[in-house]
Amino acid sequence: MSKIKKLDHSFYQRNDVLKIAKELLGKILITQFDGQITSGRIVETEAYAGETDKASHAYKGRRTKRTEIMFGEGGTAYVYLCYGIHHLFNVVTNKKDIPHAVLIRALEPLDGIDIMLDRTRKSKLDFTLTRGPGNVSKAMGLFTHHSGKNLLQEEVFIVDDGFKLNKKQIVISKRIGVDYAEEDALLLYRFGVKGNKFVSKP
DNA sequence: CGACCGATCGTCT
DNA sequence: GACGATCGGTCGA
Repeated sequence: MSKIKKLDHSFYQRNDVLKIAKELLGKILITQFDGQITSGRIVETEAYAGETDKASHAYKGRRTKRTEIMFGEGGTAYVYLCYGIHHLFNVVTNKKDIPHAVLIRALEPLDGIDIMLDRTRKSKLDFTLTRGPGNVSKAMGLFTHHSGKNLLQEEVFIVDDGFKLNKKQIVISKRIGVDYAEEDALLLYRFGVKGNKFVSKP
């Protein structure tokens, strides 16, 4: 049995958002509130490189009430509503005033699968439960009111249980749904676990 | 204050 | 492959 440890500032506040996005693969995202515990292993992520990234909400340093969260210290949650329907969960990284973030796009469910099925109104476990960022947030019970939450606390956090992936198990590609970002839409900022059923297709 | 649109998903053809 | 759902964020007037 490997030792389980919660990721902390020394993980989140590093300067390299691509490295963090890659290293988040294989880690376990846990939520516990309302007496319900759910967890899943992260199998797909995307990096958003802040002020210089046309796909990022913080491009050109745009600060608003919503994006302000990304300008805070690494190690907090950034959750926002997309298309008026889907809540998307991101991990803020880097130091204060550097608005980097990693979008969690897919999980492999571990604990509390019955709770996830209940939240998503599904009857059985299949790859649609936690594939895609909207589904991940729904299954984990994450909403916009969790935005700004500190990931070092007990409600929403990520742990390393010693699970390891080697380079050959990681696929790198361009991000999904960011065609409006022109040349930045081509950046290879998306990371997935090769062959995992919960990773989006393209 | 009004208009436009998005880091998506599920359903239909 | 195409499209509708659905609403807060953002920006311009």
